[in-house]
Amino acid sequence: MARPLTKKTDVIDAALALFMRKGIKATTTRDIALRAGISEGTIYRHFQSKEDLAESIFEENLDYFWKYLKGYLKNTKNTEEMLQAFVAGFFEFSRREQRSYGFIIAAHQTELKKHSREKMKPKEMLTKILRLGQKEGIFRKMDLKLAGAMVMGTIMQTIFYLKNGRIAVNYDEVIEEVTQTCFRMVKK
Amino acid sequence: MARPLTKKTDVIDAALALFMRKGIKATTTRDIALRAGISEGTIYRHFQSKEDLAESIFEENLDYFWKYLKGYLKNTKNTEEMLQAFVAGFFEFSRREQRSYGFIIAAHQTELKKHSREKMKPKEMLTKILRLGQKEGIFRKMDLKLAGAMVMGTIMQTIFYLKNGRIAVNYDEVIEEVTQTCFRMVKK
DNA sequence: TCGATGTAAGTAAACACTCACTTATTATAA
DNA sequence: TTATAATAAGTGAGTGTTTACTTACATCGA
Repeated sequence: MARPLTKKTDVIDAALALFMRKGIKATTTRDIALRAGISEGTIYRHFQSKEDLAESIFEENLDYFWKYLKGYLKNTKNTEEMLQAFVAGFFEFSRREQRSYGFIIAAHQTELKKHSREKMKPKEMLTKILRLGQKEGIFRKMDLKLAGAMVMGTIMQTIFYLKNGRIAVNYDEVIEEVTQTCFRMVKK
Repeated sequence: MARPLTKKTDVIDAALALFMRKGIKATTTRDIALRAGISEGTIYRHFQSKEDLAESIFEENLDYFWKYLKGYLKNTKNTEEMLQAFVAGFFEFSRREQRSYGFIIAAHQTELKKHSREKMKPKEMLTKILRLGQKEGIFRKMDLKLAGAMVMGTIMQTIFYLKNGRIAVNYDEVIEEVTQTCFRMVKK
């Protein structure tokens, strides 16, 4: 082998920060190079194109998010604990990994549609929890995709407002309130 | 005076369709001119810049949406009817005016942040409904912004899934189910 | 020394926007 | 009823700049 990769992580870090703030299309390779303190050419040593870089970062972060959520659900013993952990995990990740979360959401909703659609594993995880609750008879019967959409929307929009709209409530209280509300939505 | 404006609406129509599909940044003036069947110069007869065009279209459509929602709430007689009409109005507008709705949401969330933040009147309308319900004692006490965020998320995410994820339920049933779920979220 | 990492100075294409000009419409005055 | 003048609408071939990406070469570590 030869020289180790020292600048690759710099590229990724700079790109992630810029992609989240300005979006992929509005971020230029020059921006990335400037912020990372490297030359534009270095980007192309490690990635085939700007699009490739964006996709790579997206998958890496989605994977990280996915593992984070799985960790939260590891020690749950029943359906209620699972839903509770799902909500808490979502909120905690969005708070601890702001850039990662922000990029995943923005890229998913707008810029990387084709590649992100089928890969949103957290969505499937929620569906499984809801299906389980319905089988056990603690959640009311309703279309699983519809229920999932509503619960997901409740969580994500609250996080969006927390960041932008300044909800004047303690953070932990918000998680508690959202969790309770999600139960109200799906319980019998 | 002189020649009447015949191409201005063509510009707006083409731009709206493209902005919604590809985003403002990714839509070029050449794209717009081609789709509208006019020359690029014509765009600048009516708008100072591409950004100006986007903002103009955004405000026009947000205004349209706002009037549409107000119309839905006109004949409501109590808080429950108001919330019901709010949900129904949101869904109906998103179905009937797909391009308009799609552009408003996309631009609001990503590309026209500064200008759209304080102008989201529908959000304020929902807050008023929730506040009224709390005063009357039919909705439980909770932070209004938080409650608004959750209800809004439920509605918007469902519409998003309806368009992209194919929820296998009848459209009217979805509205009914979402309305009922929103009540569950905020009722005592 | 060999192959991978990094760089600076490119390049062609795409970009938003301009400008000198033509065309269509109408108000007005002969 | 015309002819004319005034003017906004529309055009398309530019403009300079920015863009993603390339390439020739230097450097470093195994």
